[in-house]
Amino acid sequence: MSNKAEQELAGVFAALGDATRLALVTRLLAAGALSATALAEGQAISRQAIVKHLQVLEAARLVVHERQGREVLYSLDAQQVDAARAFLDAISTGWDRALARLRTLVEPD
Amino acid sequence: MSNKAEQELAGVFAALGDATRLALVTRLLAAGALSATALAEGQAISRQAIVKHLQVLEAARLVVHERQGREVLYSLDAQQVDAARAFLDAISTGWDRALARLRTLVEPD
DNA sequence: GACATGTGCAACAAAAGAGTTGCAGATCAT
DNA sequence: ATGATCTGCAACTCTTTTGTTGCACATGTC
Repeated sequence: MSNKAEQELAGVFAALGDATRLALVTRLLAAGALSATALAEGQAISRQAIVKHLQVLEAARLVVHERQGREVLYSLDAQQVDAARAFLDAISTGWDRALARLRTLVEPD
Repeated sequence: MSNKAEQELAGVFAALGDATRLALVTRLLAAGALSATALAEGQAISRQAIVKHLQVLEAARLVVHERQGREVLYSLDAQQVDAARAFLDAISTGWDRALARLRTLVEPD
C-alpha cells in the first residue's frame, strides 16, 4: 500500500473516530442533506463546533457541501467509505490465514 | 444505536485513524504476532511510542497481547473489526438495508 | 553471579483537537 | 430599506495525543 493511500485511509478512519462525527454521519445518512444550523439545532454543542466537524468529514471526503441560497447543505459521499471497507475486509478475510499461520507456529508438525 | 456502542465504534475508528497504527495493524496481520521491540526495529519512532500505539489499539480491542517468556507478543483481534465493517456497510448500502442488517446482528433469528 | 535483552513506569515537551465566543458579511422576505 | 437568518472568519482556552528520555525491573544465557 502506497504511503499516500495509507495516509488518506487513516484520514478517513480518523474522521469517523469521533462520536459526534459518527452521529453526524448517521443523521446525514438518514436525512439526506442538512445545513450546519439544522444539524446544530437541539444539540449540546455550538453550530461552529458542528461546522468544524463537517469540515473534518469533508477533508476526508466523506461529506460534500452544496450552496443553496443562503444555506449550505451537507450530504454524505460514500466514495471513500469503500476504501475503508476494503481495508477492513482485508483484515477480516486475512484473519483466517493469520490464525492458520499462528497455529503452525504454536503447533508445529 | 446505543450511545455506548456508538462510543465504542468511534474508539475503533479512532484507533485506526493514524497512519502509524494502520501500519502496525497491517504488519501484525502479515506476521501474526510480534513484540513491541520487534515492531520498533528499523522504525523512525521509539519503542515506547510503538507501545503506546499498541495500547491504543488494545483499548479499542483491535489487538491482544500475550506474555511469552520475557517477551510480550501482540496480535490482531478481528472481533471489533466486524462492527466497524457493519457500520461502513450501512453507509454504502443505504440506511434501510443497514438497519435490517444490524437487527439481524443484534437479534439473531 | 554477571550480562544482555526485553519490558514497564513516569515525567516532560510539543502539537493537534474540540469547543467557545464575538462579530462581520450574505441572503431572503416584507 | 429593515429585520431575521444563516454562514464565515478569527482569537482564545482547555484537553488529549504523540513522542521523547531516563531509569528500574524482569527474564533468559553464559
